[in-house]
Amino acid sequence: MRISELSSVTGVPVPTIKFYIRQGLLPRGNRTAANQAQYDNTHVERLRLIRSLRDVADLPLAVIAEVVAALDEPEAAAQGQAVTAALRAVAAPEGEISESAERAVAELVARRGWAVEPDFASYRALASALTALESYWVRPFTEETLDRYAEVAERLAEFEIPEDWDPPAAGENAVAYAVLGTLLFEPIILAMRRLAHADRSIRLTRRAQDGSGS
Amino acid sequence: MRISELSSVTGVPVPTIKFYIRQGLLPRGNRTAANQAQYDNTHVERLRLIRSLRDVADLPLAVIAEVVAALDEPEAAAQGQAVTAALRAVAAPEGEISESAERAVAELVARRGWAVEPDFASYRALASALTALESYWVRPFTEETLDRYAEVAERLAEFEIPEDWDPPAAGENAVAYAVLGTLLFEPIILAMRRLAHADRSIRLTRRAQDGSGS
DNA sequence: ACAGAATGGATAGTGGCAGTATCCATTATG
DNA sequence: CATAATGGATACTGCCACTATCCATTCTGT
Repeated sequence: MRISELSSVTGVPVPTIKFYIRQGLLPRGNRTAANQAQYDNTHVERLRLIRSLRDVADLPLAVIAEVVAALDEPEAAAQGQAVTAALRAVAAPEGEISESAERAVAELVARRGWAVEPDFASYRALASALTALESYWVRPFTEETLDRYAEVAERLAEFEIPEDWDPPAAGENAVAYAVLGTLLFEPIILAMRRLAHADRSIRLTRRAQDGSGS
Repeated sequence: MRISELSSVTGVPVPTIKFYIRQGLLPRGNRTAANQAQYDNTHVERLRLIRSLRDVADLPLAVIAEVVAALDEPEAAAQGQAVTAALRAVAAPEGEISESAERAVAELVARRGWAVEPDFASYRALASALTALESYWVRPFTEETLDRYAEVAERLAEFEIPEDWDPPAAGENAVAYAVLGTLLFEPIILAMRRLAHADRSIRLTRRAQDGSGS
């Protein structure tokens, strides 16, 4: 397949495909002549991956570049770790971490018995999210609050990663799916939470009005 | 207080404060002379709100402008609706909505008995998140899957909006808190989910290795 | 009283990001 | 064999969120 077909199949404009190649997001086609190159299904899939990370997960191209670089690691060992590597790139620290947030996360992880190391990216992501919250949210959040969120997170993990889940050691597709599964469902979770918030506040408001109103 | 004090109190540079005023994010100070104006606590709080929406919720300034415009609505009735208005501005539709996603959301809302209208912003946000997922996630998601997410969302709403919650009709602060409460905790939920994912995949991988390995 | 800094306000410039546009020397195609 | 498409490189664009500069006041310290 040549570039125009790759473009029409994926819906990505030709100049953008060229741009992605320049940026190292997409491997070059297989050169057959000075101005001819063959693209195949791996290019189609890679392009879809790039677009979904960009459109749904809203990742900057630089981060997507790191993610696909992790997928391209040829080491078999690295393959097993590619999900982690990819998500490490996604969950950038992106800010300071306060003493108290650090401690809160450490204690939480200990309480829940989570098998994650403090140098894990999401670990620090959580700490920095808590740090940000501290400076903007005056009301303090307690251990109990954190535990409730943790319970919810555990429940999500429970049904999102089934019991018979296969560790993705089987190449790019499996890893890409694992990464996408984590990222693509985020907007859904957030949207549902907002809906549930809306429902509950409408419900409670009505009740308050029924109780006090005419 | 003058602009330099406002700046040092909030940590926002003076030129940026001026810029926010120009953009209509922050009201002008109270002019006392050709080149003197008084700023007060409302400016400090507004500035903090702007920064937290920008830093934590990652909203573009244009959307923040809509949010604070909703907060500034003087109508008493509008005040009660300001949370909704603010969140409407946040949850932009931002893309197509497929037939099937539309239907899935409608059915979900009906099943759960959620008191939200189809023209509610988060309603459409969910539909468009599902639409995006459809084009990137090959495996189909079932009603059952959606229900599980919905249960989690309900659980979140349950403890995030307490039983004795007061509908925020009491001015900017209450409304701002409601909006922030929805937005500021999102990174925490996502980070925890990633941690829980990591824990579970580590756990399941270990078990698989123990079962099959040496 | 007065020099130097700070202020409110306006206009212009910057840097990063994610593409688009143009150009060129080939190569493919009707 | 004329026209279109291709791979590749370089240059340009548009948007966003600031920064920088400028100017005519006004404040502040001595």
